[in-house]
Amino acid sequence: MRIATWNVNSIRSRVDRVTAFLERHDVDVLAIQETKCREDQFPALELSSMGYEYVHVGLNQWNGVALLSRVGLDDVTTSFADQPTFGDPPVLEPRAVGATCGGVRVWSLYVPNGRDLEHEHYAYKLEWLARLRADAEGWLAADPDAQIALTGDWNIAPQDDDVWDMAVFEGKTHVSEPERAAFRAMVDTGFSDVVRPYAPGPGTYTYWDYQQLAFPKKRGLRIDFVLASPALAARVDGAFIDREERKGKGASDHAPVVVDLA
DNA sequence: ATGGTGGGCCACCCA
Repeated sequence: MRIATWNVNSIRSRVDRVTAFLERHDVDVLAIQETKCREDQFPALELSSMGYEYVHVGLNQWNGVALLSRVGLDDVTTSFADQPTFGDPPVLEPRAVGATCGGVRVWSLYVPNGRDLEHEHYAYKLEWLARLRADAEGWLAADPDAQIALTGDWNIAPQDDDVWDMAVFEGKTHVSEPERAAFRAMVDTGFSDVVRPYAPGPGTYTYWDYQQLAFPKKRGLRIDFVLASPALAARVDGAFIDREERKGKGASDHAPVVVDLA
């Protein structure tokens, strides 16, 4: 079974790339982030005609997450417990969707960006990660053998090697100690990064800014991850970042991350 | 190629 995660930066503008990616890599389950559309705007026909079931949560042009699966899509959850809200009035943003696909509990997660260290969005990000971790700890406590994949755009570069130049990120989000501590806490809870062993750094990234020719200049960040519970991690027998997908006209600024299960 | 972001959508926000 093959699972992938991809921040597509608008599913409507990227649907042809998504269908081509699914075919090219024979993907069974795809977690999508930043669909940037309402549920009624989701390109359902293109994807379902390929044999994928789907669930999408989207309120407007912001955020939006989805799961596509051709190995079943059961027990759908469109948020996690105590998922924080943002804004005034408070909105439960569409940033998390979970479903059981072929015996694996897969989550598509779009962690808040944080914007700046002083911004309320940054406090929101840390709270969001803390509540996710607490909920995920409960899932493992309830069933230590559960196969759980926490996939998505984490908007955290856990290690210095995960950014092209640490000096550029001094005082910025994505590399701050509280964010890295939140990521480590997920790992300490039992969810390990199953891609890094197959795609080691330095210089291995999943995101490159559209600006300043960042991609050809190899100026990227590793911020998209698949974190697996112990039982799932034991099944992983391969993983890669599809850097080719960042090339050419009409690319997302993120590359897909793919994990193979025995 | 001597440039230099792109997606939402229509006045800017977000990444």
